Amino acid sequence: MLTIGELSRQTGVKIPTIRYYEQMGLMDAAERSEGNQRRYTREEQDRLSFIRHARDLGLTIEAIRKLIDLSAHPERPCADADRIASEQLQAVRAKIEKLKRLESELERIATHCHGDQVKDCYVIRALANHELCEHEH
Amino acid sequence: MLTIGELSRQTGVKIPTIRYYEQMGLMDAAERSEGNQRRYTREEQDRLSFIRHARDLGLTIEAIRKLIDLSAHPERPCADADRIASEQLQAVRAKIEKLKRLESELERIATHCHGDQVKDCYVIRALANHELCEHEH
DNA sequence: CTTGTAGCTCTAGTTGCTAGAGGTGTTACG
DNA sequence: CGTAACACCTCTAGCAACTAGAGCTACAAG
Repeated sequence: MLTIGELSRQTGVKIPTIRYYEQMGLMDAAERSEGNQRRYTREEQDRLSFIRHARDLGLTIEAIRKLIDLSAHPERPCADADRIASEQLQAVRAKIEKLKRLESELERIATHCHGDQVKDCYVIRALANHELCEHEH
Repeated sequence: MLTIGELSRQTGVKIPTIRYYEQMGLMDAAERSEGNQRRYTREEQDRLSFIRHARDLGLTIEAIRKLIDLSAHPERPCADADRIASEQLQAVRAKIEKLKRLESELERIATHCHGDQVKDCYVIRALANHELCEHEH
């Protein structure tokens, strides 16, 4: 059995975050010691690693909850799990696209300032005047 | 003079968000009508467009506040404005890099599921088992 | 003059944590 | 066996950047 601190070190999830996941129902309420401290099993460590990995991939707590429900019913079709992963992939791709557009605009803004006073500053002017932008956002 | 609703339509910033920006000190407290309703000038519309543009680019409220302070002092050197834009550019690039790594992992996860029950599902297994990952995150 | 839309303030909720206060449990050393 | 150091407990509040709702008032058109 692991203490919460050991579990934290094993998984890289901070202690208050573990308690928060318990509160949110992602982790089952842990067994307790005589003195009311949480004690964790290997399975619970695996569950937490799963959660951590999914969070790193940007899945919401809600999505993770669904995946956990799914994995508790191994006989069900896995189309739902597939869908969650695909939706996440779409979301990530959309974010990348959006950020790339921002990148090119910021690049333009940040490298074009040749005045040395704010009144001539391209950064300020570009932010004030949307028309200097090359595309919509 | 514009009402808050007109200002909202002109700039694409929602009404409660405009009031929130006022509260946060990004917008000066607006002039009021007899009946205590906010009335805005052209300059205030420009200011709000500036804020909106900067927010779209991912700048924090804090960063925007600094830029507004800068633009109120046109005689100052614009190195600070440059720095804010460059920092934002760095942050955006870092995010893109991270998201690309996630994209390739999700791609792998979302396209590899050939079982049709959860017990064989690659999505679930990949999330449970970090070793299936190609790189660290 | 009335009706409908738009505005007002204030409070609380969202997501995914993180920090702090104030108290208790556990363990290692002497 | 006592005590010091550290880990753990619960609870509340805070973060960013809004968003939603309640309960009220203002304004413009017909």
